[in-house]
Amino acid sequence: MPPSKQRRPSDCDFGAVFRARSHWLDSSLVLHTFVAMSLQSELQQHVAAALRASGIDESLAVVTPSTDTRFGDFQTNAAMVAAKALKRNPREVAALILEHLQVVDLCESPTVAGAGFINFKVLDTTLSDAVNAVRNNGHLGVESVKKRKTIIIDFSSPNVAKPMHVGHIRSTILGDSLARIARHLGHQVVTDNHIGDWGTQFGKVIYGWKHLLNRESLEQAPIAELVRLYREVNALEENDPALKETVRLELVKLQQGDAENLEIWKQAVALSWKEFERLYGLLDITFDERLGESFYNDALGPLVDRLLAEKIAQLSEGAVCIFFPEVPAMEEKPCLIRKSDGGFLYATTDLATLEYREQRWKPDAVWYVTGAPQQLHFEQVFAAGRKMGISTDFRHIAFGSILGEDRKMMKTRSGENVELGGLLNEAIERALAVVGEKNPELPKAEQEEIARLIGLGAVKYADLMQHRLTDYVFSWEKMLSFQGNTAPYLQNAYVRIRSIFRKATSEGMGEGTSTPQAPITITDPAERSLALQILKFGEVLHSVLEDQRPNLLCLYLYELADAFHRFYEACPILKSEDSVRSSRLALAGVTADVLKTGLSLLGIGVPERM
RNA sequence: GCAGCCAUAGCUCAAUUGGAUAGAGCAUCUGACUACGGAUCAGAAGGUUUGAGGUUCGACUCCUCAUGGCUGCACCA
Repeated sequence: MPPSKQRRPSDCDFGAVFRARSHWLDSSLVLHTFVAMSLQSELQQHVAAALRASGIDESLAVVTPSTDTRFGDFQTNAAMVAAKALKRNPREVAALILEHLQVVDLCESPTVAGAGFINFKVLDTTLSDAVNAVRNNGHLGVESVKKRKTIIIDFSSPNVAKPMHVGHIRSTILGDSLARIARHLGHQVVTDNHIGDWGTQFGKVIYGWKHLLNRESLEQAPIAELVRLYREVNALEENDPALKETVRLELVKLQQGDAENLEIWKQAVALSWKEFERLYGLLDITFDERLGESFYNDALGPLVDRLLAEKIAQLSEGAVCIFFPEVPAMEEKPCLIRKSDGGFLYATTDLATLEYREQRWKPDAVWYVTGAPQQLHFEQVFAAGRKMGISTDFRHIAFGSILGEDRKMMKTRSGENVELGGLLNEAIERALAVVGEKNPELPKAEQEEIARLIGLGAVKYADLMQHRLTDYVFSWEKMLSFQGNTAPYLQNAYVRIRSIFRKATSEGMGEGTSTPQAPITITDPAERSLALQILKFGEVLHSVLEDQRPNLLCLYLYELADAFHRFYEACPILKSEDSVRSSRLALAGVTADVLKTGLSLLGIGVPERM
């Protein structure tokens, strides 16, 4: 089996990455000062005013949650940053800022600590107001971006006539989550599944189809049969140069538009799509576009000719290349766009795709969610794009590999790629076993639905919760555990809150099942920390998008569930007096809403019971 | 050879413009408890952040060098 032909990207062009980064940081700054609803932003505005009054650059006004509860709720390090630029004593600068800082209506008197940290402890009333506002404003404190961008996200991209396997998981799950989050924040998102439907594998598939096809197998398990054909022809070719040539000619005929071969190709693509769609349906993932490589076939020749004519590309050793003498790291790494035999390459299609997208959507950004090994390829494509006069913010959203328990690339015992379908089924089966054991009295159908949510959620979450660039070790035991930072733990936190509401309803406390609208009053320390965590939701999604890192959202949700459980232990809800009970129920209700919304942005659903 | 990514507790991973005593989970050990779902919570223990320099009031974070692992590098995708 050849290595995965999955699509690719990279961060190796420092120039591009740096520009891209500043681009996004700029927009997030705009955003932070724009969001009036957030308590953190409100503090930030006051700090900005104080900096202005102190004659300090107000762009330094950054307020963050405190690193430790001992230091209060929020902090700004602006004094230390400013002191550095001004070559002054940080604590003196902090004192100067404090003289101009007007926050009495929000917090206790800010204090200067350590090297020049300014700490804020928010008043209980302020906190109560802020949480009530988040609960009431309909979007849980998440403000849309001020500057809406059109973002194309290219992800998943399996290869036709091959099964989707573990190598496709990360791209698929990561891309889908980023798309959901970007949309949630108000961006215009186009998801495009750039499938590999025109590879050289078709020479073998077509030859096999003509000579070795088993119709029955094809109907029962299309992709498996296609793979069998591919492998069998591959094996036959090994010691048979004549056959190898015959197979190559089948490919050439296809490329030249031979009717019979084209028909076989079409059927193979359609059969593959059917199976892909089944998996995407299971995963609850959809695409706006499914423009595979074949879609660009007709554009390749003219594109290469034009690039030659424009002197962007040149002939070299019989091939057409784009050189990058101006980029030292790529001086000797040309991008090939036409082989000496006239054939086109991976990069050719990518450039055609890039151009098509520019014309059709005029995107502000294009994100390629593909593995880290494809760095150089994308660096070349992006650089070529710039030579073509395209200034769009291209990003390679790279990620690491999935490793088996042996810390090597995850494979089956026989050394093959682990198929995605089987893996997802196993996740669901394993979850079903747990649900059946924990809650045997639930109806079978409900158990199965719950198992689906838990099993798929576990697989997705295990992938998303880690920094995307690090390789991660696949472990059923860990991802399906109900303890620790896992999807089941978060789903359980949600379920537990729903359980409280069911009980409240059944005991005539009349709170119903939707988020209660009673006023929330924060007094207890456990309520405080839960409330503060809820308020961070508005910030965290923007952070995720700045660096395309859903693991920050995972971390946030885990800490939210953790804060809820501590609140749950420390603060009786249903046993409390009326006003306290209604306040706590409402606080639990907002927590559930944030958990559900946050998980949905990771592509993970929540059951009502589990 | 050239280039990129990575290196943090026994294990799997975090660490918000460079910030305060580097945090979690698992595993280990102690506790709470006939419970609003214990599918929980509280606590203990566990670190020279691979190594050596440098910049800084301050470095896991930035720079240089070294070591180790992974990956890529002209006609595959």
